[in-house]
Amino acid sequence: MSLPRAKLVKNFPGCPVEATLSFLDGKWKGVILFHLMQGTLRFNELRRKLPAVTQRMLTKQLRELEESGLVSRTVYPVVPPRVEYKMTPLGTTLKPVILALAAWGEEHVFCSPEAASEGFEACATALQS
Amino acid sequence: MSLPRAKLVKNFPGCPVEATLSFLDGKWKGVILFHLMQGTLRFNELRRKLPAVTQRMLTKQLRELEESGLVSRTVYPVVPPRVEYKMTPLGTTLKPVILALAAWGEEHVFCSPEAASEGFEACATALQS
DNA sequence: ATCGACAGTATCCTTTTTGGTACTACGTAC
DNA sequence: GTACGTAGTACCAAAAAGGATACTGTCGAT
Repeated sequence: MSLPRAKLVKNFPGCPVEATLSFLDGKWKGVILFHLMQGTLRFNELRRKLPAVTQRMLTKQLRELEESGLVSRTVYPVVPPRVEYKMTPLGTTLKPVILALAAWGEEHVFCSPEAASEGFEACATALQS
Repeated sequence: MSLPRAKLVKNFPGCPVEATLSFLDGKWKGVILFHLMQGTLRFNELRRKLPAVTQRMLTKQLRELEESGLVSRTVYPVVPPRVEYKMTPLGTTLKPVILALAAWGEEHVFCSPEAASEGFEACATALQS
């Protein structure tokens, strides 16, 4: 049973915790969802909010979120391209979970000053709500 | 309280959501915490609760949980060995988070029986609400 | 004529994570 | 004297995840 985590839910009998985590698994999904929780965003808007993620990674994470039904992707056939990412109704049901995660992080996780001065504050500032 | 600061400084992407997720990252941490939430467990008790995890993986995940301060490991110098795993005070502060994860999983994640019997492929599906 | 914004792909490479199997030591029970 | 339960290690291989860089095409502005 060497399958990616996202497909392994059956391996956790009676454990919905891992089931939920499998939807959030991926280096940037948590932040992405947090930002989308606050409103629809275009691809590059999201990119600017996550300066450390590469284009390739952002695309990949978004596609996975789309595939799992948490985020919708709407392409407007215009030039230049316009693509909007938005939480689906299912995605919004995750809000309490994300808020719980954020609350715990804020209370128990401390960010070193070095990390903050190295360009990560863009993520941190958007997290107030 | 022992703060997992060293680890955080290295891995903290700058977002409290991701920060919290980084503590839960690892294929089995969610389930492990879920079980330990219900009480202290010995190594092999935990193993029996997670039939699919190998000894090596279980050890590894437990050591990581210990290192991040969520779980404590107590060795009793007896023969045969007796090692007890237990949530730390910091670990118990995660309870609301774990419960939120569990609640969402129970409400939105389903595993189709056919897929389950065929193997483990893609049996996790989220239902639109 | 060239540049940048837009939303990505394609290709290659490195790192991290996970899995499989075998092995340890000690004591007790059969 | 052989197996079982305890709590792990050590070693090797496979798989998955993540990163770096370069490239696409159209348009509007400079």
